[in-house]
Amino acid sequence: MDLPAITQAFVLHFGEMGSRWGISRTVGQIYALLFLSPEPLNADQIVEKLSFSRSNVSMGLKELQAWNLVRLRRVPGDRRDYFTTPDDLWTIVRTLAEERKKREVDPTLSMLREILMQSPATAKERHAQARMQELHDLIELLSQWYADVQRLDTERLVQLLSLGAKVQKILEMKDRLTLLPGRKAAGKTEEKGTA
Amino acid sequence: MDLPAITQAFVLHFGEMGSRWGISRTVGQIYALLFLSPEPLNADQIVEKLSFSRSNVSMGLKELQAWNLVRLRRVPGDRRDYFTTPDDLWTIVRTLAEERKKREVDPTLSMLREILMQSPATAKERHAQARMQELHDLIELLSQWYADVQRLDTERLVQLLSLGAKVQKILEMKDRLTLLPGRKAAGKTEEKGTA
DNA sequence: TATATATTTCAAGAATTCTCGTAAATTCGG
DNA sequence: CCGAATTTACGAGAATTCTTGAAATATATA
Repeated sequence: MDLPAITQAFVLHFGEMGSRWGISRTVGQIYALLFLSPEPLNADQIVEKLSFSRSNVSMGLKELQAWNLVRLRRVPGDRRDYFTTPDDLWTIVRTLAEERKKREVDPTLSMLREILMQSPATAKERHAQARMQELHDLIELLSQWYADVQRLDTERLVQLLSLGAKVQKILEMKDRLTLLPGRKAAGKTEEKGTA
Repeated sequence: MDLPAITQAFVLHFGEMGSRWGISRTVGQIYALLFLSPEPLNADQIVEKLSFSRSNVSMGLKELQAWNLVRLRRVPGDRRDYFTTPDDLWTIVRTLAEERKKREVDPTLSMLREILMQSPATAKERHAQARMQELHDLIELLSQWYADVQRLDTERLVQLLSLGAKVQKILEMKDRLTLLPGRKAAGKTEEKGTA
């Protein structure tokens, strides 16, 4: 591997973190390299820079495509595939969130729905079932919130994130406003969600 | 394994999902079992219900403790350790978020800080460095938001989540309010530091 | 302190995942 | 269609992670 110092440090780190992120070292390093590269890279360039086998790189790129984390680019007059990551980091964050949700929570939500649907509800299973219902409702609340946020355009999203807990203040302000007599908006926020 | 039908389905699912969640099958199943159990269980009870080796269960419980996902309970007159998960699911969610952040993003944030600190900034490395700066800033924004939210009490948190994208409407309302002349409430929420 | 009980450590065998090299398949320009 | 360039599939060996049984350690109680 022959890379500029800071690039190399970054690439190696992504390789090491790979296992914690559910990807292999190869995939982690390939992604890091593409993320930093100013221009798209083809498989052979990646092989040369990272010293992985050609087939390993091929597999890695395939996995990154399955994650929607890289974009395929064709260069006119060149038959090779070139790969990049999106320039906009928010696109990356959204993709990452989407894919992780798909892999890590959706299957569990389905499982819970299925079990709760059948719901035999033996005396013995009463408690387990109630617990699953709670979990189901919580995941659904989070999923719904996630879907809403995913729909926001980036500008609003950043605005929201920057506010952080100060949103609380605004909610209080809103509560106060809705309590004012003569305001028709009143009462809307009172229904507590499941918890 | 001799468990009620729906309990078994749940436990097996958690075992399977384990690999996607970064834990082993054993750990996943132990957690699922504890989550559903109405009362605390000791290691031997877990061994009996899941048919894992005693030492495997011991390791699994140790890992769950490292994740802060289980609580140790001592029963008077009994020398064995009993384990439970918190009754309140929000506690679980908060712990999960905290631990995953600690393992999956904090190391990367540190790495980025360190690299950007030294900042050699060769012409060659200019682009890579800029990219890392972008990533660093984004992670920091998300972390700050996360810290703020983590600090909210559960009631407010649920309120916020339930609102979902409707927060956007409130932000717009706030924008309009702050633009009104002669309102002193206008700038008030801006100066409030992190709660 | 002795003893019985409970937990943890550790090395080894299983199982899974990773990585490579080769071979097969695909694609695209002629 | 042909042939060169490129990508993908596949089997084997390497590396990592999981799981176990046995031995070692710790702990409460008499």
